[in-house]
Amino acid sequence: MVRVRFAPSPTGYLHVGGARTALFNWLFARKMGGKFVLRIEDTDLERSSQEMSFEILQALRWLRLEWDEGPIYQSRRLVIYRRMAERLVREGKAYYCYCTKEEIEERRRASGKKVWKYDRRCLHLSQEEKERFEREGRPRAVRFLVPPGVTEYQDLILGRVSVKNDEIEDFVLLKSDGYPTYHLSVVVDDHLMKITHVIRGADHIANTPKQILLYRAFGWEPPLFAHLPLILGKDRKKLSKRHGETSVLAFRERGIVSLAMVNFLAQLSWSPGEDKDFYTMEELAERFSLEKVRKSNPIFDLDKLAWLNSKVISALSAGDIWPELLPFLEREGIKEESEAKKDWVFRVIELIKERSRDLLEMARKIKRYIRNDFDYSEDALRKHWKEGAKDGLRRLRQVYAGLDSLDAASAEASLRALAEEMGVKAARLIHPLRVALLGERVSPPIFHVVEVLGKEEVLLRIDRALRELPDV
RNA sequence: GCCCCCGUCGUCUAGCCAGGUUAGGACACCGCCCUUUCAAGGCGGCGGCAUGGGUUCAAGUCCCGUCGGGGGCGCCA
Repeated sequence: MVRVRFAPSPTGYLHVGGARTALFNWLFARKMGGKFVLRIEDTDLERSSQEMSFEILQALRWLRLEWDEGPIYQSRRLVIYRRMAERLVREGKAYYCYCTKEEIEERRRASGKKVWKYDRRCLHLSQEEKERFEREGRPRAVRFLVPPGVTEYQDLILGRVSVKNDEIEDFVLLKSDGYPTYHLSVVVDDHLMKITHVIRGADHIANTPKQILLYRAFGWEPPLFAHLPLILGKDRKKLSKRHGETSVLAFRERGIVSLAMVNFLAQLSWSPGEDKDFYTMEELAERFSLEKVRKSNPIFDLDKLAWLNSKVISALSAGDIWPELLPFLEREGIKEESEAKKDWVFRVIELIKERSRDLLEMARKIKRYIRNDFDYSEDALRKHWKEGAKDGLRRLRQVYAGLDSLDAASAEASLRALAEEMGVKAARLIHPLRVALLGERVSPPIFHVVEVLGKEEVLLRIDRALRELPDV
């Protein structure tokens, strides 16, 4: 049984890199019929916060990456890590280190080297020295005794990775305050939670040999490892705050739909190798495989995300869009009205979705359909409110008022007939009508707009334009 | 500095593992078509195997060097 996990540390919001890691784990679990475990690595009490844990869960829910087990908080498992560290000390695979940060810094400086490995001073302490330190009540950390040799593993994405053990220093397992370091807690938990595949960012490559050594020291079988290429910013540096918004929830705020975000993330470093723009979550899971993950670092490109978003919005039904749209309707102050005439708003959504890049824009457009007190855009007036506009609109109003029913077909036929009668091109009537109905330079095909607004509302809006817009 | 990883259009990528294609698609950009506007759609254009060597009848694909990029080197995770 495949078991994978996503193990964020709640020291910040969920950024796009973390979200992609979570997504790939989720996809792999779904593909393999396995389990996806969520574990919160909050052992750094200084930097972790409850709010951030909550934020991360929110983000995962938005992306629909539901977890099968958890969230498991490491901060509640401290006794386990301590016991495990003690076990290694007892077995001579780890040792107490009484060096203070200052002493280490001092020796590092004295060595004159930029990089300095721990010198194992405390490994060679005499019995008397140890006893003295203990009597003095000096705080002690537990360091792992790195054995000689070479550590190799077969990365599911990168292939064989090999590191000489003498490149690795005796890293700390248990800090002197009794909290575990990442290496200890991650290995203990992954083993206890029976994780079979560790899928994480490439920034962990160098940690892997250390952790494998730990598995061996405990006598445990290590899981398989897969390291995902790091997502880079436009400057080709690891994506961070300096590249603008990288929090996934910030994209939700900007009107990106969840499915677009997922598809965008999924297709960074991975490709199903088909000519298809986007997939449902299920389709992604079906097609996913670690072998198809590329090794090189992709660059985060907002253009592609924006395009994908408009594609997804166009493809989704009004009903699918609705739940994600609600917060934006609320922002525009039209949530209640929209809910009251939901079916009608659905018709509007179907009309405008193909031209909406994001939900922000969509909500703004919907407002013009719901409310007829909009401002006429300067742009629209300049472009379409020209000579004869008012006169044409006046005559069009008469025609429309005389019609029994005003649907797209009759609206178009009667407008074209009127244009012919007046000896002008239909566009001379169409554009002023567009300005009158929505106050914007561009819109969906105007006769569809007429139909969805309905006769009464159309006449109302024409009257308003005749009343308020300047004579030309 | 040391260690590890990577290198196909500006960007995301297919092709590489099992050498033989005019190196394919998508985004962006630029034209044209369609058209009541804007999108969408259709057609076309621009643009790439980092580089040097080797193996081979044949190299984007295999090997080595160089260059370039990234990551790591914490009592952070």
